[in-house]
Amino acid sequence: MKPVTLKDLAKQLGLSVTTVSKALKGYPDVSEKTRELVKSLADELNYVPNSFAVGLRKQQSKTIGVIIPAMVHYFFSNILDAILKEAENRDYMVIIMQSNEDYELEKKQVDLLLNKGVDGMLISLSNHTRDFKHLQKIIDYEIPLVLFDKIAKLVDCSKVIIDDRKAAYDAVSYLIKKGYKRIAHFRGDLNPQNSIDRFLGYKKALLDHNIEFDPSLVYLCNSNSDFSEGYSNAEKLMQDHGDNVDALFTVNDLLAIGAINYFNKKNIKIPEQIALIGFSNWFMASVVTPSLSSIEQNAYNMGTKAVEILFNEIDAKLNDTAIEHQKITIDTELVLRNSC
Amino acid sequence: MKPVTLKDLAKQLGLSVTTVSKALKGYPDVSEKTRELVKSLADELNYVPNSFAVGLRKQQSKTIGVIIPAMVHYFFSNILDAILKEAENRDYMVIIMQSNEDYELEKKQVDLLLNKGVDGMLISLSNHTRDFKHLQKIIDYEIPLVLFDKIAKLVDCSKVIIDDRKAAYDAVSYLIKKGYKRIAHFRGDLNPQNSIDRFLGYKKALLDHNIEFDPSLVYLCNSNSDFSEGYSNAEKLMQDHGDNVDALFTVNDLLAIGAINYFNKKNIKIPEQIALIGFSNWFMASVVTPSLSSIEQNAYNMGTKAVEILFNEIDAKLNDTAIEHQKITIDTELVLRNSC
DNA sequence: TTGTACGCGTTATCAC
DNA sequence: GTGATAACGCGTACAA
Repeated sequence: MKPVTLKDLAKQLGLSVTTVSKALKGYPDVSEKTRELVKSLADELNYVPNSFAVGLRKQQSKTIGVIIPAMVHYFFSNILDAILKEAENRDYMVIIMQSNEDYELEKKQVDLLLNKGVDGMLISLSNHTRDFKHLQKIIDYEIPLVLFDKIAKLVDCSKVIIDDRKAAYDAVSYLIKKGYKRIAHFRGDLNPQNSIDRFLGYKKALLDHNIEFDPSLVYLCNSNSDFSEGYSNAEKLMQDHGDNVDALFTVNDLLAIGAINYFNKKNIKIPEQIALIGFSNWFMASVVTPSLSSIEQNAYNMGTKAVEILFNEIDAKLNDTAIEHQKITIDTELVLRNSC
Repeated sequence: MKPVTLKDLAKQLGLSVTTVSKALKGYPDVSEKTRELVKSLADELNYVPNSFAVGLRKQQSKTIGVIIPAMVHYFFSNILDAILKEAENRDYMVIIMQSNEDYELEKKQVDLLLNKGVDGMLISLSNHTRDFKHLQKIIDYEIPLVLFDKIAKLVDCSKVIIDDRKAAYDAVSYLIKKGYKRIAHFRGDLNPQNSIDRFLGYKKALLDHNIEFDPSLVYLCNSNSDFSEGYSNAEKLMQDHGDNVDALFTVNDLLAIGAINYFNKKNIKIPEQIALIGFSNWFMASVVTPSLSSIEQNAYNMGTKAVEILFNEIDAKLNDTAIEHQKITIDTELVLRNSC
């Protein structure tokens, strides 16, 4: 079965393609009667405009592209959820690609999306992206672009982020105020700005409260399996510092949960012997025992905001109106549970 | 900046559009020299064929559509992961939509994808889908379709599923062999086939092992927050049966984890006083305390298989070769941990 | 009020 | 070996 075209309708009604087209679009210069006739037949035959033809003609696709580092990830799937829902509301379709933290792949995907004629792009950069020519290309083609979470400061486009440094600062300050003094940190990979900022927030909180920063309390975590790295680093932490550590702030929840598992196994009491705060507030944090305090990143809000800005820029481009790029910071909050 | 077209290249080289097109496609009937010339300029100017035009011409989009009930879901995000990776390998793009368990939305999304000219579709039906005209429409349009996980038996297309009944049967049989006799079940919504089959597997395992089926041990769970429903039903279960229940099989992991939280709180020992087995083997199951035994659904395999079949059917259609629809059952396995 | 003609960018066919 | 022409389906300026 082939889709019905304007030509089919025209032939059946003994009209020209033009008239049929105009009738369907509600142009004023076509008689009431003809319009009704055309519309009812189109309805009956289930006519829908061919999107290739429309795209070719109008140079727009009613489609946006999204690139994220990984799909199986509570944070990103929540962001996608928001993006899909908002796009749905606007009758837009969404092409999703995962870069897999691979810069070359990310670059290729940008080209594919560009070529596909998407009306806009939402990108969260891979941890290994250090060159931004591919993003510049998007901008050169005048395709609206919004970066979120993992952004590039130097690229001239709208951005939606959280204040990682402040969030970490708040978490660690909270621990300090509760009386903890020897606070360890499981930090993330050295490259991405997020983990740098969270580390800096940790450090600054210590200094601001007159607690000496002890580098030996900081453990670098850059494997791909956070959970087991959390577990093993907790073990190391105990070997290295034993009783001389009373709290732990981790760059993400999985590391904390790995650590919790180790502490539970060794009967190290949480939070009496060691308190924990994670980062991201994955659903999991609320169901482990003891439940894990963490920083809520409001992924859904971030997704909503990012796609909202994108659509604004797409609309602006259609109307040929100028628009300022925005840089939005989504609020985070420290969610307290039983681990501290 | 506008994308470079064949016409641009032709003009710059003083050739016809036709020749340029042929040169780029490596047709034999164009001189070596011309070919090189064209290719190098195309390279230099970053020419890429306009996908609308190609789509219009060839009636194919190098794009597939996927509809799932929900994005924020360990099972589905793993399936998507597999689909995206396989599509990537084949240079296909993926449009993802979530039906949100809403039949009307699902129907609309099918139309959108059809209209978009996707080359194939992968769909996991919403729990409320009972009418399959929208799927028939896909088939009438001769667009390859593969249903996965939540399928419709009567629709004539390829399908990829697990054997829910057998998986549940195995889990409950295992409990019985370990000596448990009073086994409760938190069952899922009444409509979707999956939860029906899991319930039937549970029931059959009991009967086959000469254990009387006690309906009062079955609790219906159909709210949207499995975790808290697991918690509250565990409470009810204890009130109703107290010591006269020794195991619990749940239709999904979150219900079990909710129950675990209740049992932990009340100091009810797992598995001494009550053993548990969940379903789906979400990552979470491995990190809760005690860790939860569960049934691994091999979502990634399911996604890979589904997309593989889809591409086979797409290829077959392109080559105009006939193809048999397949019905594949993905193996499940009982993953044992500390909860039983 | 209706229809003709052209162009969007590509590709297949056929003529030179 | 090269190029003119038509066609994919739609939308619009213009003519009738």
